[in-house]
Amino acid sequence: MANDENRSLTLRDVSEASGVSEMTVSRVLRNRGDVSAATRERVLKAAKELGYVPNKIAGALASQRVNLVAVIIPSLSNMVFPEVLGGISEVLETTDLQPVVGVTDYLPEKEEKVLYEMLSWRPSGVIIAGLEHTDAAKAMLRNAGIPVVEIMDVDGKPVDAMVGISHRRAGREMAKAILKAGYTNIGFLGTKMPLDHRARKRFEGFTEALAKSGVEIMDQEFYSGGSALLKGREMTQAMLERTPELDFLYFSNDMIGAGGMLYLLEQGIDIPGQIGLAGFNGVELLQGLPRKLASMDACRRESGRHAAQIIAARVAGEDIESVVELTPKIAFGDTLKRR
Amino acid sequence: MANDENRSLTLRDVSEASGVSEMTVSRVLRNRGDVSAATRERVLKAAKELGYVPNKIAGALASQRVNLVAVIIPSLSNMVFPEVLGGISEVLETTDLQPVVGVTDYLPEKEEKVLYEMLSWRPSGVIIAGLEHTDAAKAMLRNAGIPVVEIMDVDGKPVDAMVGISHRRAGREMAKAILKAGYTNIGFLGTKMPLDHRARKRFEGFTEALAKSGVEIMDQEFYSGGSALLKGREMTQAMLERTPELDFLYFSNDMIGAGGMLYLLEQGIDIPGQIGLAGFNGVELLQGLPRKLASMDACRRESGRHAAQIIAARVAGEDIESVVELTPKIAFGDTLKRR
DNA sequence: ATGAAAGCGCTAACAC
DNA sequence: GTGTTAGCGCTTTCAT
Repeated sequence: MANDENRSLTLRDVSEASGVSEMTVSRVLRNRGDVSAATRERVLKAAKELGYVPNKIAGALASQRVNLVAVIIPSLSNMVFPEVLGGISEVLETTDLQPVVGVTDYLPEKEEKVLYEMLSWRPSGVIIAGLEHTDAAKAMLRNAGIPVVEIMDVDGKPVDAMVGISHRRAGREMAKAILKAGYTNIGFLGTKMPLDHRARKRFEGFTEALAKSGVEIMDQEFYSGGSALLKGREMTQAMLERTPELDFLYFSNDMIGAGGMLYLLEQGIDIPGQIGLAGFNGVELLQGLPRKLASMDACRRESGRHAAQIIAARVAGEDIESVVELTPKIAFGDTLKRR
Repeated sequence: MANDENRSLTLRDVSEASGVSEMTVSRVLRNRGDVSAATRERVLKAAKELGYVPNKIAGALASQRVNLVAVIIPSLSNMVFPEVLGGISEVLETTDLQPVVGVTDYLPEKEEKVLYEMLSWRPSGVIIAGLEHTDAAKAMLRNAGIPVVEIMDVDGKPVDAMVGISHRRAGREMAKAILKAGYTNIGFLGTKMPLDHRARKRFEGFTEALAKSGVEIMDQEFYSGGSALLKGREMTQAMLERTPELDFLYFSNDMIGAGGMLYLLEQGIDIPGQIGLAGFNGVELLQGLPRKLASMDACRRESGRHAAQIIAARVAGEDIESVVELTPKIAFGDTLKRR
C-alpha cells in the first residue's frame, strides 16, 4: 500500500509498477478488449498492491460517459421519498448506472440550483419529482439531451417522460368512497405547503368530487412543522371542538391521520361509526396501530422502479413507453365504512 | 435557447457567442479574477441565452478540485440517517461543498463497493457511519489523502476523525437508570442485525452494566423485517406470555418500543408501575403517542453537523478537534420511573 | 494482444 | 483586465 505523497495514484503508476502500457492497464481495469491472462494478472496485482482507485473524472471526460442518474426529490424525511429511491436503486443495481440524490426542500429555486449542479456533472439521466418546475429548470431539462423522467404525478405535461399516480383522481376517488359510505359532514386536515403540488391536487380533486354531489367541506385546517402524529392529534381535537357535527375526517397524510385516530380512540369515539377517517400514502410504518387507517397507496416504490427502467432503457438506446399512470386502490382499513 | 445537436455546450460556444476568450468566460462564470463589468455582462448574457451549463468534469480534472463530500450510510429508511444528513447539509450549505450520499444496506462488501465508487470521483472528504469496515475499505480511507470522519459511534479507533456517541455507554446508562428505578426482571427486544454494530454495542453495554449489579436479562427476542411498530406489538405479546414476571422491557429502537407500548396500554397494564419501557433514539416522530416512551437521543443531527464542520475546516486547511464524543441524556418520558 | 498519439473541456500559470 | 499555453488522467482511435 503506497501513496504517501498527497497525490492520487494514476494509471501511469500502475503502468510503471506492472511494466505494462497505460493503455493495457486501462483495458484490464475496465474489462475491455483482449488482454492476455498473464498481463491481466500482473496489472491486477500491481493495482491492488498500490491501492489504485481509478479517476472517474478523467475517465468520464475522455469517454464522454457518466454512469450517474440524477434523482431530485423534495425531502428525505418524508418517508415517501426514501421508498421511491428504493425502487430506483433496485432497478439501477441491475445496470451499471448509479443514482445520485439531490434534495430541494420543496423550494423551486433550490430545485433549480440542485438541478444545475447535477447537470454540470453530465449525468446519463434525470429522475425528478413533480411536474412543476421553474421555466429555467424546464429549459435545462429539455436542453440536457438526456432522458428525463418526472415522477409521482401525472396531472400535467412532462418535459419528456412521466410516471406516477394522478393525485386529482386520488382525491376524487376518496371523496366518492366517503360519500358512498354515507358520510356528509366532512372535515379536511392537511399540511400548509403551497408548494406541495401533489397535496394541492389531491385536495382539489377531493373538493371537486364532493361538489359534484353537492357536498362542501365543512371545516378545514392546515399545519406546518412539528411532529405529524402530535399535530394530527391536536388538530383533530381543535376541529371537533369547533365543529362537533363532523362525521368524517380526511387527512392529507397517514401520519396526521394516525394522530387523529389515536385521539379519537382515547375519547372513546366509535370509528368508523360515529366518525370515519382516511389518510393518504399507505405507509407501512403505521401497521401496528390499534386500527388500520383507511388510505391510498401512492405507488412509491413502483414509481421509482418504472422511472429507473425508463432511464435504463433510454440509455441503452431502447424504445420504451414514456407515460405511465399507476392507479392506486383505496385501502378501507378499519376507519372507513365499506359500501 | 440553443443546443439542438446532441452535444453539450462548451465554454468555447459561450466564448464565440460573446466574443470573449474562453479564459475570460471561465473567469466570469466562476467569479474569479478581475473582469470588467462590461465583458462580465456580455458573457453572462451569452451564457444564459445559450443555456450553458458548465462541465464540472472538465473543471474538476483541470483544477484538481471537487467540491463533493461522500456521505456513506447504512440505510435511508431508518429515519435516523436522514436526520444525520440534515445536520450535514445544514453545515455544508454554508460552504461550497456538497454532500453525495451512498447507501450500504448494512453490508460490508457493499460499503466497500460504494466507497470505491465514490472515491473514484475524488471527493474532498468522506463522512462514513460506524467504525467497522473491511480492511480494504479502511485502506482506501487511509490512502485517499482526504479528511475522513466516522460518525455515530466512538467505541473504537477511527481511521482519521470520529464524531458520535458511545453506544456501550448508552446501554450502560440505561441499565443503571432501570436498576435504580427498581426494576429487576428485564427483557430485551431488538433487531436481528449482526452487522448493526451500534445496536450490538448498546446491548453489550446494557448486559454488562446489569451484570455488575448481579442482574441478568430474563428474556430476549430479535426480529428482522416488517413494520417495526407491528413487530414491537407482536414481540411484546409473545415475550410476556412466555415470561409474565417481566417488569421492564428495553427495546433497541423507539419504533418497536412504541408498538410494545400500544399493546400494553390496550391490555390495561400500568406503565410504568407494572411494567416499565425504554427505547432508543428519541425520534420526534413518536410524539403524539398516548405516553412518551423513555429513550435516549443519539444526537443524530448534532453528529452530522460536527462531522461536516470537521470536513469543512480540514478542506480549508484549518486545524480542528478530530475526536468528538457527544453525550446523550436519558429522557425518562412516561414509561420509566424516575429515581 | 499491445502500444502511441490525440484530445475530452476546462483551469493554473504565466504573459501582455 | 484579458489572452495564450500547457496540461489534468483518462479513453478513443489507429497502428502494429
